[in-house]
Amino acid sequence: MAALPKAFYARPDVVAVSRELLGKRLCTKLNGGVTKAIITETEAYAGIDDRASHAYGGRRTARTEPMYADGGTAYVYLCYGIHHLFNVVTNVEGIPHAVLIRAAIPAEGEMLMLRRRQKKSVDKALLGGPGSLSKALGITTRLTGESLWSERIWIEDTGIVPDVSKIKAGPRIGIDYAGEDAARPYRFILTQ
DNA sequence: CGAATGATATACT
DNA sequence: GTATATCATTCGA
Repeated sequence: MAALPKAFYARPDVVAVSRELLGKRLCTKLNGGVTKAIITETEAYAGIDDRASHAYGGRRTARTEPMYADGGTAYVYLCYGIHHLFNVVTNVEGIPHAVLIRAAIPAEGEMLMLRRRQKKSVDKALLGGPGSLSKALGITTRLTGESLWSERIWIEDTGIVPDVSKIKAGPRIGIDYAGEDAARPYRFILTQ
């Protein structure tokens, strides 16, 4: 495998990292099975300046602790009591920047994904949202704080650089409580 | 469109 | 230590 180097995540521009994660391959190896998926949608969370971030204003709690870690750490958070949301921590230690992975398309281990989601056929809904994506890949909060070159979870470089014209930017979703910051164009979508 | 669902944060005793 | 409000969503009417 060709896992992305730490230098990819450690850069200061979380928005650039988010954009460049599009087209990369998110891989997990859990319960003996390997699943891989091409990332198609991401959102940036710019730490203390961003009301939508859990770390807004420098808040630091047991839950958000992994966000303050070095770039290349996984931050998994349980939302609405049901959904596990997977984020990639960027920047250097002490700066709580992260990228939420919102959607992907299956690349390997489709059968395992279908079993985890209790579905029969591969369709858009299989990896169509942050909660669904995590469930299909078997990601849970126990992976929070794990580094992205571990045995259990990593992101590979596919060698493919998506055409810039296929990348769309837009406002983030589901964070209306964030006021003005909700409108920031921090969401990136890879169109097909 | 609206309910489900539980860990977490925050404000209390 | 205990209580209550809140939430980076999904699924089924």
